[in-house]
Amino acid sequence: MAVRVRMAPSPTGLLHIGNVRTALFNWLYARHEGGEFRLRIENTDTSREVAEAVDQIQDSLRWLGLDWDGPHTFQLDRMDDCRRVADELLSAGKAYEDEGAIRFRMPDEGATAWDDVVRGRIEYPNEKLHDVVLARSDGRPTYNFASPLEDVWDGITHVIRGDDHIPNTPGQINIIRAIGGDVPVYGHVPMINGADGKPLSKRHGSVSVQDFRADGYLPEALLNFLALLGWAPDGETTIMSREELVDRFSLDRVSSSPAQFDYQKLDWMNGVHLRELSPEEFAHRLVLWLGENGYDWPAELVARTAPLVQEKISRLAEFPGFAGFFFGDVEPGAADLDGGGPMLAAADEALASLEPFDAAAIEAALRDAADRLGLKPRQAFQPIRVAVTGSKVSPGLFESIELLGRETTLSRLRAAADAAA
RNA sequence: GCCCCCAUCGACUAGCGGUCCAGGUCGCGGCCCUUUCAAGGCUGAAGCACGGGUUCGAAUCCCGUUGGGGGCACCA
Repeated sequence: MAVRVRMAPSPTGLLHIGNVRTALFNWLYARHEGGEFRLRIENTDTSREVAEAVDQIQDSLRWLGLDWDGPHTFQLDRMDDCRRVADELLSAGKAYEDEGAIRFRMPDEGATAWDDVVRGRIEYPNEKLHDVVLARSDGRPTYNFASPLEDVWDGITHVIRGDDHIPNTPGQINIIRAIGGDVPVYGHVPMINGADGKPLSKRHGSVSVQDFRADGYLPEALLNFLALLGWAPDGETTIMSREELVDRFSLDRVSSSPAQFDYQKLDWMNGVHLRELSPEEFAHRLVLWLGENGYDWPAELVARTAPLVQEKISRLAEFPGFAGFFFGDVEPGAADLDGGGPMLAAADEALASLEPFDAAAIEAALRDAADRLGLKPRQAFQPIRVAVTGSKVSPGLFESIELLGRETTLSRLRAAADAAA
């Protein structure tokens, strides 16, 4: 039987990174098996629904590249079907009315068990099972009724979800059996915690996909990182492309213990993926990010400056801080220029009529000037860097000066020399 | 309180009875490279929660303890 899995978020807000990890495992499994990945919006709780949430969730999934098969569906659209089944269970004596609601009659002897693909066999004594509400007194089905029903109707073969659903599972299995449906394979993946071991939340850092996107993370890096939270192909491999992930993924290697989200490791991994991009692709990503985040910088100049920072940043959001001096005026701190006056003047002189005005020639000219002043490269170049880039930390000086051009460089050098005097 | 789940370096993990005085990656320390910052190379410290079993042999299997987490809604 062909594999069919689903992601079933409730439209109550932005897509949480923990849900993305669960969605990723579903998606990886589907793609690995050549099956289908469906998107179902579980909106039976109309009171908590947020209007833009459905669009935001889809937008986030698209950005991540987690494509779903077929149109997305809404749980509430099958409200009438659920109601009909509830009535059938009622007349069959498998459910009963309780203050206007309909409750399912759970078996009270024996146990309900299943072989969880990630945790192994899990068993619940039936006497502990509560008679879950199938339909509210206003007629709307509850999640615990609609969800298993839809899994059956949609032909879902594997339900991969967060382990907070483990306690719901025995009830759902009994409901599926009561309607004569095929019980899917269940796999419960652990939640993701913050550094303190508590569930990941805002106070730990970014949590929604939108947050990570705005912070300048690459979707492929985020996916790579998330995949390794609770899953590993072996003990060695860490950097994997989307294709490798699909190729190597298997559910039986998903860990059953919870993992902590390590932002530092994510940063490192993002840097690795950033550096693996071709210069053209890196520039392209920068242009997109800058556009999304309110920077109106010319794409052509971004593309020319991008190679100078590609090895130096780990997130796209660091670009403005590193390369902003190419796009606007600088204000060097006078203290950082301290003692650099003579070298500034020497640099001015060395570059004024230098030909050709390229990085190699600039470097040779400036080294020569430094030698004549008896300065070590470190001492000599730092005031120039501050004058030209406005910062003590910058991309390569000579390449930066070449890109900036003679005119801008000289005027910044002179302004700084005046300030240092 | 009741039910369920989890437990290898600070973090993510490999390990599915001997090849492990436990390997990889992040982070941390040191060295090298170097015009700053990175990147890169080399290198160091750091772990099988505890107690019982089973076995010739246990990080690996069983039981218990402790510690974490989740659930017990006419939420999902």
